[in-house]
Amino acid sequence: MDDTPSNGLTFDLDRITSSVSDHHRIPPFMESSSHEFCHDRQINEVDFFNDQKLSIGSSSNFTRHKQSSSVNINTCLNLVTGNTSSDQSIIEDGMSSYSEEERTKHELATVQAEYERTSGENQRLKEALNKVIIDYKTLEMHFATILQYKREEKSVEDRDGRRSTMGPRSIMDLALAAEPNENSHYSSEERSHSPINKNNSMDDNNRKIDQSTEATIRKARVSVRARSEASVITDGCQWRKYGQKMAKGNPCPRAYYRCTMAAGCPVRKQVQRYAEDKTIVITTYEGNHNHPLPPSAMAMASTTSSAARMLLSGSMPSADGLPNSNFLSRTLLPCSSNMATISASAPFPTITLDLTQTPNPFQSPFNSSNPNTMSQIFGQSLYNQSKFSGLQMSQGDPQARMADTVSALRADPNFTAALATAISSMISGGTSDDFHGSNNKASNSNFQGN
DNA sequence: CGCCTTTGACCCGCGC
DNA sequence: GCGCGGGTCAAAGGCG
Repeated sequence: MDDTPSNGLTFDLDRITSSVSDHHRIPPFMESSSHEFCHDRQINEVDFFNDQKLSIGSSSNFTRHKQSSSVNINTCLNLVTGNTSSDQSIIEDGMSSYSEEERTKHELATVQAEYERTSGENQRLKEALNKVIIDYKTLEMHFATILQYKREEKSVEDRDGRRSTMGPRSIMDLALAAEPNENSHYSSEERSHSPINKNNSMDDNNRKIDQSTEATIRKARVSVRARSEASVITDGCQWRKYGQKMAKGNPCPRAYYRCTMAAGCPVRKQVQRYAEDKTIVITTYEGNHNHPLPPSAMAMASTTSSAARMLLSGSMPSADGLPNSNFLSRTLLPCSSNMATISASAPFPTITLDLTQTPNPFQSPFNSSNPNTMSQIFGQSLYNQSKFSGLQMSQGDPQARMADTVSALRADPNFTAALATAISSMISGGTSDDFHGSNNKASNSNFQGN
């Protein structure tokens, strides 16, 4: 934060003082630096009235004394004021010049006081505005979370009522359906014609709206692009590879992973190298974890979860049923829209976080060495994000900063949403080497929200 | 032995 | 209806 007010209420001291000097012909030593003059004004006044008390023993005092003296004895200032001839009653002698200068000083003091008062008020208004913005975004996040919880509860109730008639695959489908962006095996049309939905056909308009929107947002995905020499990005979760396919238009195969941290966890991810730059790994996450996550996985999980929630909540207000990318850009990606993209096109709404672009100009302590884990990377992201959002972080110890970032992640869902912004504002090549030395078999870890 | 990866087969949606 | 492509399954084999 600089001292210059920036929200409309600005005060150009240079212009003010130069204007004053133009009209009152302030001596050159006063014009040389208007700010210096303002800052030294009090001292000069004190020197002026305590002239006799000054000691000439020190050169600095002596210099000041000389300056004060020059102010005192300069009777040839020839000050030109706005006074007209009607003001000729004022005696045009040294005292008159002195009065004019004193008046100028007084005006400057008044202006300075006004400037300081306005700056303070401006600062208070900025703080109030920031608080309102933060509160607004927090409420936005809470609203999206509540909507998701309501859908989850509804899905769980449906599942509990029908489990006895389901085969294993159906159970998996329902587990996927526990999340609003899930259910990968049946199209919305099939679901609408299934016995389940026939038995539960609603005459409730809200329900219909909910179903129509669900159809478009069911498969929300979060895609992360990062540079890495390794085939996958470690994120703290355990994954099991269950398939691999050659994708069209890409010589590199696409690998399919399933979360194995808990039975029935619906989270899946796809890993594929970017065709045009094979140093870039594209990891796409789908679904939310239905089990506790280790701390090392929390950062990525919270991030992608928040991104997905924002993606889903961004879908809600859209009249055409498509995700409202403008809403998302405003809320989730306020300062890095060029690095995070949202695709509202079929088949699934996808938010892409690009970690491969220009390194962040901010150099936090985390940058002193290459981050080796996703937690570090995201801790760095959070640290950088905190600079954007003005959040308070611990100073000094990087470990303390990391603790702060983790605490913030856990405590504030809005903060995790904002993390998506930070992700895209930093990291270049930071994800490589993440797996070197780690379990080369089952530790393919990425992140996903729960 | 348990868990993993590999890989061909299969299912499904979509476009023509 | 057919072919294509994406996604998943499951048997086979490897590894600790």
